[in-house]
Amino acid sequence: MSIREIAKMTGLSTATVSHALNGTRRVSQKSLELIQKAVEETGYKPNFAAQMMRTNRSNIVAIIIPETKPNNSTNGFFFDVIVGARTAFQKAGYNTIVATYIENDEDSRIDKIILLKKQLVEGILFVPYRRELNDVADSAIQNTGLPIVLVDRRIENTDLPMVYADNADGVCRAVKLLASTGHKRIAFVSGPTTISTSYDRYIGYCQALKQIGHAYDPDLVMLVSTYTKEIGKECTEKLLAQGIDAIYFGNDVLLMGAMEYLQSIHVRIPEDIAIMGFDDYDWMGVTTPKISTTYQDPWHMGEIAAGLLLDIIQGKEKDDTVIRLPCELHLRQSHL
Amino acid sequence: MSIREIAKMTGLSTATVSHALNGTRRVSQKSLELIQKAVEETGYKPNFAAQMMRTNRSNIVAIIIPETKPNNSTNGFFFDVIVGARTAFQKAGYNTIVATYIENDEDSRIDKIILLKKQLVEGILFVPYRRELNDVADSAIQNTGLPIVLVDRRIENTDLPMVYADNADGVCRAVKLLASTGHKRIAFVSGPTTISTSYDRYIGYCQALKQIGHAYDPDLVMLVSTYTKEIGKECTEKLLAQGIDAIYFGNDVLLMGAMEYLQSIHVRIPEDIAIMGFDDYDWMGVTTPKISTTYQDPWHMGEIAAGLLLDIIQGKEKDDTVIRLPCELHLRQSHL
DNA sequence: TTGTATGCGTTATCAC
DNA sequence: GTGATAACGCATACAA
Repeated sequence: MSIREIAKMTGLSTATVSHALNGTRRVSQKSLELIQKAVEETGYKPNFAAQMMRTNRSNIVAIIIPETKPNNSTNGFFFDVIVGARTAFQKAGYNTIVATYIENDEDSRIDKIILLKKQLVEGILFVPYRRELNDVADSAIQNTGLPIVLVDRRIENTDLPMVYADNADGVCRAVKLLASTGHKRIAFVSGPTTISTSYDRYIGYCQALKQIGHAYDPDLVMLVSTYTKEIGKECTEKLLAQGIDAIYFGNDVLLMGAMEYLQSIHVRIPEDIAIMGFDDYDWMGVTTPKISTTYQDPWHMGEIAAGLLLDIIQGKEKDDTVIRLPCELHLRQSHL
Repeated sequence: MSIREIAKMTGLSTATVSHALNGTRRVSQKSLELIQKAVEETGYKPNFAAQMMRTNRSNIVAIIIPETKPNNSTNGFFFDVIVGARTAFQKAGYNTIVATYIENDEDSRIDKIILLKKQLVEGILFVPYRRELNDVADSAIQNTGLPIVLVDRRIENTDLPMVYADNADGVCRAVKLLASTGHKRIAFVSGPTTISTSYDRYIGYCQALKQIGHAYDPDLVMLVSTYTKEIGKECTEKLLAQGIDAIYFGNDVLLMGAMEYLQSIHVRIPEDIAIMGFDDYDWMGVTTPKISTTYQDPWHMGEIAAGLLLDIIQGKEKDDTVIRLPCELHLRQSHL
């Protein structure tokens, strides 16, 4: 069921049919109707592969994100990024392919993503793993030669365009707030500094300490690479021994573990230990007390990043644009 | 940078190069090395569109799911389904395209998903909207002529293959449990019966009542079509006037709204009102009290569905297979 | 307003 | 073990 058959059926040429279908040159009303009828009857669908080969365009972009274990809120965060991006792409007539890689898993390395190698996509939205340029990111970036926009997580020492939240400022303001409500020994529990978001949150914590005149105490800082409740509990256990009165959590699962633990040993929040987190999920309003956090908008981030990628694909924007989105403080009760 | 150039460089024919690259017929060691070197030097990548046109195969499948507002746990659920499916597809050498549609939004109807019309994908994993066969699903299903497997939500009166959780049984057992711990007036708050999962949960509730000899009271049932905390609160407010002592929630956001409200008016859980929910999220262990739920495994569901689709694509499985996955009860404190 | 003819890059058939 | 070449379905330059 090719364009040729439609041509034969209508007694027209393939050129006329093609033009009629794509609206790329004038076609008489009569021919148009003939063609439409034939298409209707045969259920003809243009062959995507042929079109793509001929035009060298696919109208497809890819978004590559890390995947975590099931039931992890990080997945929900990235889903919202995807949906925000996808919405923007669809408005521009682009389709989106979602690919995921497993953090820390060599077997799921980016360069295995076959589609990218095959010139199927016209551009890539990429959430990298490490802050430093490493081989995984390298291969994805250099082997494709495609327009790329980094999302959520930065890579240092590159000219790649990127869109990310101002994690440092968001945490800095939160920690200063904890200090302003009278807390003297503020601990920090978060992810590894190899990931830019975790790194920036750590930097924000340090900046805040400096600005409020607190000394930096390494015993109050725990940077872990696995986000489980159990780890959150263990960190909290150790920190309690340090005589702290507040903890800032750079990850919400660690925060959950801490809350569960504190509740189990009847340490009151925020009276005994104040708590703040990052990101904002519905459940943070259901706990006792409700949790105060630093918020970033994943949907918006995806949308902005998609727009930037589209602009770069279409040559409308420089390919080293950096967009830093502000964070908001969502204040409830746990920080008081 | 085509296969022809590699042929020219090596002094071989395109046939030999193609076969060497695909391992589809014996090639001398010498030629092989020559070709590998040329590929290395030129950075040659096979053209996906050309391959696809020639072979009529893309090794791509699509998964179509509904998207909800940002920060909704439903998104996290479907993400896990995606990841489970994607993992299975990747193992089989297939790539996955993720497409989303907005529930209730005419503008995002399935038939707008261009990729499906263009014979890009070889099969579709589909989470439909309504229980009844309607035009949206219709167009997606009938227009493509592709192998399709329904996931999570059923469509009635079709022979389509599907994979879904036994929502009815999961809820039935939960409600009977609530009765067994002494609750006499058990209310039910969930989604609209137009969606199969909500419908089945409702059926499960009704079955349980019958089995335990409770009368069905329409005043104790609230089926809403919007999942917000506010709605959850409103439902709870009305139900409290009915003198209930337990509520089963078919949706976790509604449950959150209820908990927030009950806490705010100092109604104790579970002493005054027992509560159970559906799905299991980490935060359900952090609230006071911890929440008991009916659990389904989204990752597993995606994996099973992907396997079924692959089997159907490869003709190894009948195209009307139905797989119903059991639910588990995750018991904590809110149901006591 | 329409038609003819070419080539995109690959695979696969047939012949050697 | 290898090569020449047709064909996949489309868009488009050129011609009428």
